[in-house]
Amino acid sequence: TYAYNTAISAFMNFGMYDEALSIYKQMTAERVKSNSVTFGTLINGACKLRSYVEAQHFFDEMLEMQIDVNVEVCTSLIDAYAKQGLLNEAETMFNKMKMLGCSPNVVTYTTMFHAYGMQEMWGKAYSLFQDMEDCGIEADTVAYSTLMSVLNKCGQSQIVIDLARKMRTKMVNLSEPVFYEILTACSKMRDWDLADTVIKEMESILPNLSYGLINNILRFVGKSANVEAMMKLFYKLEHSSIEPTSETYKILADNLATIGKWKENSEVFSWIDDKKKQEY
RNA sequence: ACAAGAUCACU
Repeated sequence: TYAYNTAISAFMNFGMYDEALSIYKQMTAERVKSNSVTFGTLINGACKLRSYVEAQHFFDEMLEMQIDVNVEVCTSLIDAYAKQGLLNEAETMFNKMKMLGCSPNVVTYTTMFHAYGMQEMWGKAYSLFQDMEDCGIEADTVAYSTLMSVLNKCGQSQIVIDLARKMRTKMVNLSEPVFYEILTACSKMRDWDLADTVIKEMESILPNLSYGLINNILRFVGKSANVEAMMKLFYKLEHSSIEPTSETYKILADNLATIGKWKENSEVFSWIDDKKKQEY
């Protein structure tokens, strides 16, 4: 069994689904017992390759053979349903998993928030979040960022700000995506004072920031007539070890131009020139 | 021996 599982997993890691499947067929032909690791590998692999029908098929087979299912497999399947837009199936799975002897954990709940978000159902997501807390499951930073992203998307930025306060009292780490969502909320609520405070707080994770997200933050902080906050943030970034991209400079220059700060604008262009010279 | 979730970028 170990040997077969290893082989199946190796093929799955290379995205070679057909080969993995034929190993599995050989396994059953030779009457080697498959276990939950075998099916876990097959189902997770199929989900990653977006072969959702196959994943479902393995799951049914797993139930028929009365092999124990685990939380990871259930969560994987819920995510697979959600990504196909099959919210009802996802909900059914979520309810059914308790009957199968595994209870949803924080990852499962997060997957459900995301599922509701895809259908713009922020109310469902938010009330599920409250259910989760009632069950004594603590939200982590991914759970918060997921829920916040749903709420921002549905125009509920005030709740995002409330959640941010809650994260602080519960001492949950504020990760980069969480900062992004909080700042998005500030910008939608036009709460520049709060945005300023949040940007100061971001200093603690500054060395770990990626410019993909930073560029977006600079873009909307600057766009909302808060160019000063944008520049302040940029200066702080300069002192950290991360390299701005050319997109970063473009955003700065554009935002400065919109409010007529031509002097600063041309300064940004001179930075770009300096940078080019350094490269030679 | 296998494992599940968010934001951004790339495609």
